[in-house]
Amino acid sequence: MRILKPEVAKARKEKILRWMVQQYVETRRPVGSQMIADGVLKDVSSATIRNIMAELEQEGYLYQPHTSGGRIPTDKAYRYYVDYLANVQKMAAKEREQIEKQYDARVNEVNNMLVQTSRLLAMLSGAAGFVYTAQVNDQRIQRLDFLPLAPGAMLAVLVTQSGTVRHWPVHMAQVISPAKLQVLSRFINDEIAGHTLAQARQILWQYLHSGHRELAGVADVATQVLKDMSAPKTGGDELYVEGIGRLLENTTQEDYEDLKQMMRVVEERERFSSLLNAKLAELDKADKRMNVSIGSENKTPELKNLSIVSTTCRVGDKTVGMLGIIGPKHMEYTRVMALVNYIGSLLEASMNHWNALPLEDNDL
Amino acid sequence: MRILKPEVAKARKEKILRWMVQQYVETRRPVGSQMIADGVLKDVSSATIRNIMAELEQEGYLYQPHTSGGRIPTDKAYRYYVDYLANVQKMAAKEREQIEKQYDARVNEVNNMLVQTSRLLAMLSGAAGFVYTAQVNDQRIQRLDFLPLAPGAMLAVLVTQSGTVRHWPVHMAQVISPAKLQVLSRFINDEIAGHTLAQARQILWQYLHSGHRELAGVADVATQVLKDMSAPKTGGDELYVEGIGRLLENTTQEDYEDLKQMMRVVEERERFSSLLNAKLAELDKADKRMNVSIGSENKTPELKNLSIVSTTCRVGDKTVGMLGIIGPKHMEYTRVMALVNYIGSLLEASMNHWNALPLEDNDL
DNA sequence: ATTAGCACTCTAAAAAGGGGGTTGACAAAA
DNA sequence: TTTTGTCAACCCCCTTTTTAGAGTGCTAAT
Repeated sequence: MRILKPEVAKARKEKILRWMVQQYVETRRPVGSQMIADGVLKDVSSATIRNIMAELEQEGYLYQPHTSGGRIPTDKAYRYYVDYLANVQKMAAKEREQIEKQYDARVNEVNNMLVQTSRLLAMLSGAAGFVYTAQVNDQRIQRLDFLPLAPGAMLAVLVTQSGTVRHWPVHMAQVISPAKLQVLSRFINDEIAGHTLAQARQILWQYLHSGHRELAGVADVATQVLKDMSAPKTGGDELYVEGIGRLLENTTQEDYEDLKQMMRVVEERERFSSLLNAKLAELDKADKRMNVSIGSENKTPELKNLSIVSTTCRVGDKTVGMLGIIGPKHMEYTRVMALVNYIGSLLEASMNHWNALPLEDNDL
Repeated sequence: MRILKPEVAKARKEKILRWMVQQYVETRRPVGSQMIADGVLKDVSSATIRNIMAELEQEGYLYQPHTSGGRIPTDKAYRYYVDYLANVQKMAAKEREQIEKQYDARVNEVNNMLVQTSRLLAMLSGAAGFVYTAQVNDQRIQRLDFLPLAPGAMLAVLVTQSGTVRHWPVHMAQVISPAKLQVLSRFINDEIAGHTLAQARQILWQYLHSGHRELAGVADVATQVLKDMSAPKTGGDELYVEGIGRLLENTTQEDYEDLKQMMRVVEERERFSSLLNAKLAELDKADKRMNVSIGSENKTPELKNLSIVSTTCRVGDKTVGMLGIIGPKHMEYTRVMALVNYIGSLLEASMNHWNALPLEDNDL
């Protein structure tokens, strides 16, 4: 009678679990003991493996959809896989280079970096890619300018230090002279650059109420601007989701219902936004960057068959957004995690690049 | 033997065709003679109807997927239905009001009118909604301004007369002083407002080469701007598609393949863009507004099971864009056409509103 | 021109039949 | 104590068969 060392037994168990996850992700069919015996544990019989599988089932890592017909990894198994079994895949230098090239091309070629990043994520992962920018309220302002459009209308253009550009029309009852606009613009950019939008509102408000000399002539306009700045549309978050179609490509009809569910969640922007926002806050608090939410780990029940792989994005000391992919629970986690991580670092670098060349006083 | 007047015979034929289209759209099942006899032509026997159906099939309006099992309208039938049989549905005042309210709310609440319009289209039609803006090159400019960002970088902001806002970063080797920027900005807005981007390029170029006095100090910056203005990213078209998920809601698994195909087309933005652009040019040339492309009428073979209902959008005398929905061939054309038409008019009004308050010289 | 009737066709859904792979159990072997 | 061989039982999935139903074309009668 052999006595098996506990470590050896555990290692074998993990080997089986790892292989089952990978196998299931690949084939999308329940995995049976025979298959394991043939595939990865050739020195052990299927009966032994059955015993181990029974244990794993007991512990909640596997379940059988039907009485006889192989077993399927549970969410707990995926979690264990992601946490302990998936050796972090480093991207091949060649692959990195390719991505980098494509990233540069996309971001330079077209104006909206964030949309392009989501598309790239989608393309390379085969799932849907998203980029979420947090409340602009909390981001540092780089500039806020006003362009005259019509006697009673102007266009406010806000640039944050992460390079995000927002613009919104401002309508006023009376005529605004461009001269006034310039005074206001200069004042604002002198006083509030580097502060967050929320802070800027306060500063502006204080100056207004203390009857600041420079602001005297433009008090009416400033008031209106202040009002518009408080509106949710101005300071709100933004969400880009691209490549939902890709999901259809890589799924069979079995996933039809899951997909429907996902679409429902994703297309209800507010819902998905607030979900991401919560996740963002959570990660930020724990000072973590990457996150994988597997199936039922998502609070939203509609996502119980989907997983989200995401990473945060920081500019300076602020977490300004989040990006990642959302796809079927049975995805190639190792590959996708490496991908999200890498593209995240590229985006972050891009955003920080804006920041790297701060305006000097004497430039103004 | 009764002799049937030809008009009566034709009317009956049309009645059958109309009913078949409606019935098929509703049930998605082949329509049989019995069904018609029971449903809409109670005073005639099924045999008679069979004869008429045979004729319609001969003429290419119907076809049988299998030898026995009812008939299905062909694209030709849909076309005939849309052109002659679908009495243009007027939207109920109540419905109009509701849409208008929602439209106002959406457009005011958030910054991007075009995205919101696509979403509204998608929501109300149950299919995917799109808004396409033609080449900005061909649109009249309202303003072009430059905001200083960093010593060697600025943000160009372009506003067209339809209210479209484009912005792109301009990088330069040397430092740009805000003073220079202002000179350039003033010059540009004095000289090129009201012209198209293409014209503006020419004007600026001419001034540059004739050594215009005012431009002397900013020639370097102007050259760079000119270069950037020619880049495709600046003058290109733009496409928003929203609500692809809605399509899944309203389709069964039978349409799975069609949907996949559609997604492929729509997600290849360039492809769909050029398709819409061609359609736009065609409509503009024929001085038409609305268009319905049914199934195989689309040049793209992947769209053979889909229809596009679209309408153009004009600002002043220029056709600046297009909006509509794309969905399964078997859609409620009457309802959708009315919808697209109405939302189109709202969007057009919104865009023209920008235009309605032109800048007076003395305002500047 | 229209209709009733009939034979025929074809599909979609239900029923029936294997085959293959899996499981649990147990006893024997290591 | 752990592993293994073996076997009956299970259940899914695939294929085939059957059945019911609906629709058609044709023809003769009206």
